[in-house]
Amino acid sequence: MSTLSARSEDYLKTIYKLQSERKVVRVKDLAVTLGVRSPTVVGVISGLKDSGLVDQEHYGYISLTGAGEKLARTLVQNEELLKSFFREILDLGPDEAEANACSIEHYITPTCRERLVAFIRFLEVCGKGSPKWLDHFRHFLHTGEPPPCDRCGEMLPGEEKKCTKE
Amino acid sequence: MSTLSARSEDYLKTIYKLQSERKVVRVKDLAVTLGVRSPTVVGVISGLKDSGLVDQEHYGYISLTGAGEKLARTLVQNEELLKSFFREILDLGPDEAEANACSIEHYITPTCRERLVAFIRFLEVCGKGSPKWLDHFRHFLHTGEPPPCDRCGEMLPGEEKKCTKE
DNA sequence: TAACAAATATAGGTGAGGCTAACAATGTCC
DNA sequence: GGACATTGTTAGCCTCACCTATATTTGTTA
Repeated sequence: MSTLSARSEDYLKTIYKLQSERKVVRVKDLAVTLGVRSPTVVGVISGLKDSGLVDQEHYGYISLTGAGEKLARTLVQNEELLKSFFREILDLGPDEAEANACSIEHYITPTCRERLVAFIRFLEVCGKGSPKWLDHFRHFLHTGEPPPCDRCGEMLPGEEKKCTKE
Repeated sequence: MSTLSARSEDYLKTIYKLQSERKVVRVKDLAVTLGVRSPTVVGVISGLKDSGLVDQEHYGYISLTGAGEKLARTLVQNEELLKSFFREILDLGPDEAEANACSIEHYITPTCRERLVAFIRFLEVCGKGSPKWLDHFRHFLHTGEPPPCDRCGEMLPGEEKKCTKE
């Protein structure tokens, strides 16, 4: 399986997403979603058909093959993980988180992705809510004020209660 | 100034970096560094000359114009900031950190970059060394063990001393 | 069912960024 | 200073992902 271009992966992911919304996927849907013209979609889809990732009859609907769906699922999962990072840690809005996730997904190394995923997992194992340090980061992000505690184990006045945990 | 392609930005950054190593920059240097053939470099450089970002005499050395250097400096600074994030927070090796920084630099939104920068700054204002939570993350990253404290304010046995700070 | 609207496909073009092969300029060394 | 290696340029070709204009097919509806 020759390696797919970033753009082809975008097409694949979009088909997957539209399909999982129980919608039938047409050329026009992809064109609208991806912001391109129909002939562009036809061209890219033609390549994906040749790669055995997409099925489409002449003038018919577009669907993923087994292989296509498997690959698309992986891609969408990766994108979701990145999106979580951008939303939950960097506090970006949903749309911006998605946009960033979608575009950088193609360019980061596997290790880098693993690390970002680990970061999100770390958040989860830190407890149900967000850990204190993340609250402090958010506060710093939006106000510019430094976090209430200075160095490990050193509390600022009146922070004994708040600063007991990472 | 029409917006530069990601690839052109790579060329610009590479010229800047080679130039700041006090090296004279030749077509061949760029070709080797960027992993392409000379005619490709000539083609891209030709575009950068048209944009007024690069100077080069026929069969001569390549250098940045004032505008080119200004732009390149910004690009390299952004890349450095991202690299810091990948190295210091995600604990990637220098080369992988650089590779990721270099490629995603073109694709993240300005806000996203600001947030990543803020994250690094947050680390700095947290104190001279790395904050406890980052140590905990690294430990989690490399061992899979959850952090020693569970929820804000709740210590695990024997963790009263270690877990007093984020 | 014929006509028309909407969707898809084809033909052909563009620009970016690659390539090879061939040619031109430069530099080095005897 | 001539020969040869190195480097830069040109010419010409490729692929990808876009475009417009036009043709074809399908769906709807009078």
